[in-house]
Amino acid sequence: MTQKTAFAPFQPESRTLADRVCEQIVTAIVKGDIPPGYKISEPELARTYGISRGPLREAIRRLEGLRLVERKPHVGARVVKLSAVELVEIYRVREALEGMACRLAAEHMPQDEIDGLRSLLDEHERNIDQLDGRSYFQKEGDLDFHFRIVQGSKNAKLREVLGGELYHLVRMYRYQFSVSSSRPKRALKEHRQIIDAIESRDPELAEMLMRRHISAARRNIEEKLGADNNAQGENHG
Amino acid sequence: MTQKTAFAPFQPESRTLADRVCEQIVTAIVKGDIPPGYKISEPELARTYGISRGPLREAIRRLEGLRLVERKPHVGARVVKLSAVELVEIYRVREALEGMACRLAAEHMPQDEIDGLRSLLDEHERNIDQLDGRSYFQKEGDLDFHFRIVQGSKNAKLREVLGGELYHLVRMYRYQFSVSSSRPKRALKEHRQIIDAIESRDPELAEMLMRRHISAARRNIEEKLGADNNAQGENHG
DNA sequence: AGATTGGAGATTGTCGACAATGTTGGAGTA
DNA sequence: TACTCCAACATTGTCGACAATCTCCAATCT
Repeated sequence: MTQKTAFAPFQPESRTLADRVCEQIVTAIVKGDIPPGYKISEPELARTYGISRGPLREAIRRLEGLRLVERKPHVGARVVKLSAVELVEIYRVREALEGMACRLAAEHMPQDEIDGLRSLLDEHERNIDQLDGRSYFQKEGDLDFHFRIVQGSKNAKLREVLGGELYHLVRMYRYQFSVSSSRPKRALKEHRQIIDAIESRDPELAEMLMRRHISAARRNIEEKLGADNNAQGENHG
Repeated sequence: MTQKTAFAPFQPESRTLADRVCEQIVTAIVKGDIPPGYKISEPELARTYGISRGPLREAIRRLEGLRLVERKPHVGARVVKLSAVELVEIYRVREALEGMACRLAAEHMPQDEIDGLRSLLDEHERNIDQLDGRSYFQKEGDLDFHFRIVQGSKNAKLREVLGGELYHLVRMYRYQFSVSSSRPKRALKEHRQIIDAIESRDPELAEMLMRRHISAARRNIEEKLGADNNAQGENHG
């Protein structure tokens, strides 16, 4: 049994109300229970979760930091609206960051973590064969692989930045746009190449392969959603 | 007259108390008025800034998102303690992110912004010649250059991540460790090479030069502070 | 009829007080 | 003397109420 997700942004037992409710709201937003663009009413949410407005406001402040809501003074907070260009932007950031993570993982990742990653890929392969793929990759499986490499880089800042704000957004897009790797077998093959490069302790190659992998996913999305690069100056309002 | 800093994480007129105080505290922490490791007492800070604990707590929540304080439930928040390994980690993240930013800037940066950047560099050169350099670079000048390139990338996510949490920490380190580029003339030359590559619309070269530039700065820091890569598992407690 | 301005309602921002948890110091015992 | 336990204190977490601001609708004027 693998842990539910390799990256746990919150402590197992969130002691304070604000933290616990924040986690609940994050899940609600990511899964779409609170739809994008939704105007967050503090009294309403407070009633929903059975807490006062004080902790709720702190939770909202944290959501703002996670880039899941946008807040305007004296007006209120809205759930971020997903846009194709923003998704593409995120993939560019991931390409840079995870490329570096992969390079560092090739230098620092312990052998036992590499072994664990290999067995994770075996499990992925079984899932693909069994239930026609897709489902596992579409949800948390793929991100699990990526985040384990980030952990293998042994760079806390990388882990913070990627786990802190980017991955929640990526998960949100996956749930709601149903953007999948579209060819799980191909993705799995690339994953194996990447872990090979890491095990060979070849930082250059590892970084290049990861960047290609993410770049391919980005182009796939651009193609599907038609997010041209010239559609830059969009603002969600 | 150039604007004080090219990157303005806060609105010119922060409407709400929590935002305004947050900005003040950020400055205080960055400049060292509130020292690293300092235990933040909510009543004390509330009295200092003349506000209630409610908005102050929200400000602290935001500081937590900016990675300037670390919070433990039912214990309190402490200002982050600076460590050499963390600084090196940040430079690795910058290398990845700003390398990508530079690549994208070579594709998207408008000519007028390039011109503005050139005149900024001219101004830097004058400052170096006049007052023996250092001072301007040590403070905001260098970051100004870097952040303008990030803006030139026309990628909002890059701007968010770099401006949101990394640059505050970089500024903090500069103020308190007095880590400067140590050779302003050399740095200026590299800056000119970078802007040349951008104007030539050569993404590959632009990214490579920026990565080298930041990587050199990182090695310079490693050398100075003796932060070996083997000192990985440090925790600030 | 359309635009503008004023006010009523609702929402967000702020405050002070109470409850729950952590910490610290001292007294007592092995 | 050193360790343990307990109690008082201080700090953080939570709540409800009040004030400031924005939004929306309607009445009025052009």
